[in-house]
Amino acid sequence: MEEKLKRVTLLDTSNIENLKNMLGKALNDGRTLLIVGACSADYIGRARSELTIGDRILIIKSDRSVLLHRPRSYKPVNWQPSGSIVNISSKEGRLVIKCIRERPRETLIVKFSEIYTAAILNLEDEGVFSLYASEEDMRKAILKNPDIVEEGLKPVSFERPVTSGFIDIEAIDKNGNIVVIEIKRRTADIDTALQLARYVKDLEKIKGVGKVRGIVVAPRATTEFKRLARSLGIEFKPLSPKRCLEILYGTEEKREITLDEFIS
Amino acid sequence: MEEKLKRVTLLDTSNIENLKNMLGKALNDGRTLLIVGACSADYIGRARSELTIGDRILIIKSDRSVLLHRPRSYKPVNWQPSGSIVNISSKEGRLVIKCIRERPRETLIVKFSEIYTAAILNLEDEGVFSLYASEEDMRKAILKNPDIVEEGLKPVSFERPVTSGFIDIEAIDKNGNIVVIEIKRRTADIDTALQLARYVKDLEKIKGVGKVRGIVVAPRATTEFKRLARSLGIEFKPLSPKRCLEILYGTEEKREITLDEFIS
DNA sequence: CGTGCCAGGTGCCGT
DNA sequence: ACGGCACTTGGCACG
Repeated sequence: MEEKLKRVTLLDTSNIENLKNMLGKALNDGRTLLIVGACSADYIGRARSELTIGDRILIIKSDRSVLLHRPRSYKPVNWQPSGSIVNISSKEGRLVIKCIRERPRETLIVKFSEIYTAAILNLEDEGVFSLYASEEDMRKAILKNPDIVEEGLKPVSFERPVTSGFIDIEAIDKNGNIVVIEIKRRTADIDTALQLARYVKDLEKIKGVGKVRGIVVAPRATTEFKRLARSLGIEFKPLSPKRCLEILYGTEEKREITLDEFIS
Repeated sequence: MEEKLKRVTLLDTSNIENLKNMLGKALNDGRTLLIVGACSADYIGRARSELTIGDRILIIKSDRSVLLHRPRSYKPVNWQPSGSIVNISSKEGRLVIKCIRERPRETLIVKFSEIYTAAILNLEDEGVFSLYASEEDMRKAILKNPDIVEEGLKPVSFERPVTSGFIDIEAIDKNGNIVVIEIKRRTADIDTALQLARYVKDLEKIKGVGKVRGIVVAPRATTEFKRLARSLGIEFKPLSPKRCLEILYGTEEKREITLDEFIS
């Protein structure tokens, strides 16, 4: 009973054979493994990489995703996504961890020459993660209040599939023109203009209409976008994700308590 | 002296005030911090996120990058890149870690309600990381042996800047035509064709030549790419990153020992 | 499955 | 700082 409540079990790192067995068993039991030590790593798959010896943190999660972290930088130096086959063995007194991904076929081998700490973690995480102000939120905000794009705009459909992709929002303006809206939560660039131009062309073909309006909605646009947009006859409407949040969830007033926590 | 050699220092988690001080000092000394415990997290910046309570692993690296990992999935649920301002405090007996990024302004707050393990890591990692079979390797291989793209091809320049971006390789074919090569290490798609079409157009304008050839070099291409490429007059040459490695570093024979390790 | 497209993308490099 | 682009990009959604 006491054992069941134990979240962290530190392992004896002096006996590699025993360590190997403990780690393997824990992994089978759905635990997360944490190893800190000196290791080298080799990866072969879509690309190939070599990492010479140094101190790192290896995390093998309960879903068998694998992360090898150096003491610097936000990204892992080597990794394997969830669902990998993880094999823990020992060779010449060294702990060897082999992680294989099936499709695409990729192999990561981490060899520890020294282990400073090894731990079995029994983590329970049923927490809910919510992310706001995505491009989807911007779309919802525009559908809820189309006037933020243009006065008198009436949405007709969203995520409409056409030949070359999906139209974010299709609408009719106050003069009865068909409008294609392309939403970007970041700076609109050349590709944005080209993408929208394709959708406009697709829709003109489908509708058999001479002129379909194309509007890019984004917080900002590059100068290259503006130049290209002009020559393609595409319009631009600035709109920030933050503004969209306000439309979806009310004004900032509602969130003052939360904001205070960040300011304090 | 003994202290200096210690790679991992486990901390007493019963006294939050003391823990806070130890962690803060260690961070100032360039150590990496590792905290396992139950926490909630809030992020506000380019977007906004909330994470309710659950067991997680928090890593604060020596370069002040911050990673909050759930027991599942390859990616951190919340993070902050290197160079963030990290503030460790206590509030109502709970450890609170505030991580601020200046540009763009983003804040991450992690609040621990319970701490299972806290450790200070003194990691030394001077290891060398080498990545092979990147797009750059493909470019090098083509420059070393242009015949793999087309017999008689003579490279003229690489990474040449034009109006709409950078040309991977500019070359002259055996008939004296100007050729623009666009390299992709993954499947060539519509955007690849459009990108190359822009470069071809740019170069035709610069050179004042009627026809510049455009060739996409990639391991594969989508059917949509092939259709668009045909209508744009763009050519496609299949070439795998692996083949490029062989050209750069010799045949597989040389690497047999390394390969054996992966097979075994 | 491939194909397309978003991501708090990140990281590198250039003007 | 903005701009263009690669990345073992990862992730999802849809045909």
